[in-house]
Amino acid sequence: MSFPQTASSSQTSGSVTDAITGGTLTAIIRCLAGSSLDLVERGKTIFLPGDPAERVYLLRCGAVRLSRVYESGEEITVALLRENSLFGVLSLLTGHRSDRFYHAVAFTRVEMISAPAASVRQAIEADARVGLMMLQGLSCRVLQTETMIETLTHRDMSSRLVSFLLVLCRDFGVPADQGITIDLRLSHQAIAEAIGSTRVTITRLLGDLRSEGMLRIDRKKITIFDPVALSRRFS
Amino acid sequence: MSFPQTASSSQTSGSVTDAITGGTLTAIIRCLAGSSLDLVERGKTIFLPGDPAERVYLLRCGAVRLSRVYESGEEITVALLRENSLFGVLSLLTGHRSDRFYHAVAFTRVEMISAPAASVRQAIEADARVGLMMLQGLSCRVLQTETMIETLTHRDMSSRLVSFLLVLCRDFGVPADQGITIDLRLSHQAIAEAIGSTRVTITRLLGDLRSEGMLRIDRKKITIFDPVALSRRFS
DNA sequence: AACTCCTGTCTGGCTGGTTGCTGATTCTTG
DNA sequence: CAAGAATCAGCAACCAGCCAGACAGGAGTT
Repeated sequence: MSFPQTASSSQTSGSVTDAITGGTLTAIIRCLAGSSLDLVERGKTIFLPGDPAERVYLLRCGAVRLSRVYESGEEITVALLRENSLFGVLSLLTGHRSDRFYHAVAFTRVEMISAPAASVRQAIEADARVGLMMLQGLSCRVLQTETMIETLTHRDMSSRLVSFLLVLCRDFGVPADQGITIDLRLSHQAIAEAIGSTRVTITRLLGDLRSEGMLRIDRKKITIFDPVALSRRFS
Repeated sequence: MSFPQTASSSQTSGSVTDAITGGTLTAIIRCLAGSSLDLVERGKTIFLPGDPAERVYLLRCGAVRLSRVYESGEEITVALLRENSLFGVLSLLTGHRSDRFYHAVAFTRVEMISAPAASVRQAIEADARVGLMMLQGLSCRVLQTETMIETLTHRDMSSRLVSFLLVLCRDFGVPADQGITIDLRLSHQAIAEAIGSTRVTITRLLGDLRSEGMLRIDRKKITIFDPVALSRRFS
């Protein structure tokens, strides 16, 4: 099975880089003109589609959901960002004014720092190591996003859900008494919006996984008993 | 319909940045120690999963397919890179040796330049503007990848295919006598591998679109008559 | 205690995956 | 350049998986 490799390799590279860049970048960004440290409550909006894109964010604590809302009322999740993720980098794109086109919402209680794109650009020009660190941060984002694409190209929903759960384990997993707990309060609806399915289907599939003894759900937090065993459940 | 906005906004930001960074970056990377200009024939492998990740690539001409191969023999496409895309950036991740886990294949005849990650890192430290440009290049990658995630979360295959065709128009479209031609020779199988479907289904759906007069296919090149009209075909 | 949001379950209906086969196109190689 | 090989496109029949819609009971909130 090839998935575990992905999961573990991304995990190590991710955490190594996180450890190095996360802390240092925080310190650097905090010193920039116009920077701020923000606390956002679960469910509150960070930016809306159409807002001018002028700040760059670094997520310090918690999770942020980037989503896209359609007129139909449907909403899909484009990314679930974990700690040490850079976002809002669109604003770094050269010169011309641009607008956000995603909806960014605090998925948990969030602690983040932000600074105007112009300050960040100056900081990079002043000290190249800043650029290097941001480059590494962004590389992680690319990897993370591409893993999600892998997840979404699985044809049957069962594989897709399993793959997604493993991604969540990688990004939000904390060791539990037995297995790994995904440290997010996930509704079935939220999962459905992330993997392009429906609430009902997720309910059924999670039910199946539970009765197979693969996981436990306690107050919206999912615990995977054995990620490796779960990864074998690919069809 | 909201897709056209995405397409157009990404398109403008993409092309503006491409124009600025593409040319300059080429010149810079060409000067680095150990850099090279490579021509790769259609279908040839650029790197394999498991290869050591030590070079960074900038695609100058053509298209590169990043994919993942499973034991089952199944292969899925993670990204179709267009001109001016940076790839192989994984190798920039700090210090520790890492291996590729994607398969990179020239999807068309490809012209690209590459340089050792170490040289690139030095170049960034020497001149911060290099870092800034790469950052912008990578931001585009993130946007591009996230658009693909949007595509993949459409539930019905018809919308998914249409959305994918519009992405291809954005990235590989060239004006034609009537409409826009996607400048890639795409087999139905290749499309299926990119959007998580099957060859048979793609054949059927493309047939439908053709008989609706939305597109024309001539020797594996697809011409979309009216992208805006096509985008209205979302369910 | 009233309310909202979430989970669980059912039925019917249809989309899209699967398999198998045929003819067309494109590529390779003598 | 032509013959053979390989890949590709199109079609049909079958059936499973998933969506839609609806409703009832539970958990968490104020």
